[in-house]
Amino acid sequence: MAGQNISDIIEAYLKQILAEQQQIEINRSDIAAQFNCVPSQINYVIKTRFNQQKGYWVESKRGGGGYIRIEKLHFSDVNHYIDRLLELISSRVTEDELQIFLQQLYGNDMITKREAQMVAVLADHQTLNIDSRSAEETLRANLLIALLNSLRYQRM
Amino acid sequence: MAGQNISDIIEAYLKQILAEQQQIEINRSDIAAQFNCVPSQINYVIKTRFNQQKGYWVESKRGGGGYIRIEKLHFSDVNHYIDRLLELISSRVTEDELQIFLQQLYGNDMITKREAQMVAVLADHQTLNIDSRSAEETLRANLLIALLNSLRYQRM
DNA sequence: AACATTTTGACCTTCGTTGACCATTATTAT
DNA sequence: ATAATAATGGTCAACGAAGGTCAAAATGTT
Repeated sequence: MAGQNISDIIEAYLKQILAEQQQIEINRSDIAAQFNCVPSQINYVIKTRFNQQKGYWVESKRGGGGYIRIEKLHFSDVNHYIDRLLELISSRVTEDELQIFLQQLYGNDMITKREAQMVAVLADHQTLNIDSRSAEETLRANLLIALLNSLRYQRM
Repeated sequence: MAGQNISDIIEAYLKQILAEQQQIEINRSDIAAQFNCVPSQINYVIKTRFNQQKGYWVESKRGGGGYIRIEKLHFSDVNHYIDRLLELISSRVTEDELQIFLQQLYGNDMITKREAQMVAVLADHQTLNIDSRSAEETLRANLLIALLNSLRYQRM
């Protein structure tokens, strides 16, 4: 967090507010003007410092009265567990394998039974409807990985 | 719900009334005057915020004593509601369209916010990771349809 | 020098606002 | 009755106001 370049300064500024506020709504051009940079720099800062992987959720709206809203997500305490599960996922996942993972997650209170059934339906053979078995299983793996990563963070 | 622009304010005003009344009949020019905007802006608000996809039914009459009536649809029968949503799904669904459906489902207590976010992640561009845009949107439509059908047998 | 990060700006997409013009219904005058 | 007129709401296209994208240029790091 070396406050040398503008991006770092803007990042620090936003994080300072988020330390107290937990959600912030900004006007892109205003911030850009305030820090004497072009508007698209704000997008750069958000993309590199406030992405989902870093624990932030960003929404925006264009047009008159537009805004960019940054929300701080809270790191869930089950990340080690998620990491371990991710290591177990191969590049292809069958329906049976998915079932086992989902039961695992449900058994450990990481998802509800309803959520487990929901994902099972979304990722089943009929729903995906892909001719190539290999492609289907690869996609199912993607879905499972996405699910696990989404569980890393939770809104408060 | 950032109440910056007039459209948002008018939307909030109408929804506040609809929260208690379930049906509201307005005079276009009166509302326009009340919020200091041109009459056609009311049409814009209705078209973008009170359309059928968002669960509203709108009727109007021109001429002397004309009106615009906005009715909030309530769904006593879940299956009927799901059928109606299914009819609105085209064979291809974009991320934005999915977002609208999920908000709709969440707004009507059909799914939790967490489930909505979960599905959004599972069905996003990056997760599906399909080269053909058309195939991606078709698959997203399948996922949405599967979700809706799964809700038939799963109540919160 | 080679590579990575940051900064800029041209161009794009989406959303909101406005006003001119159109369509329908009710009321009034003939 | 019929025709004119007033009173509504509807449509649409243009414009302005945001934010988004992307690649080139500049700067920093190793």
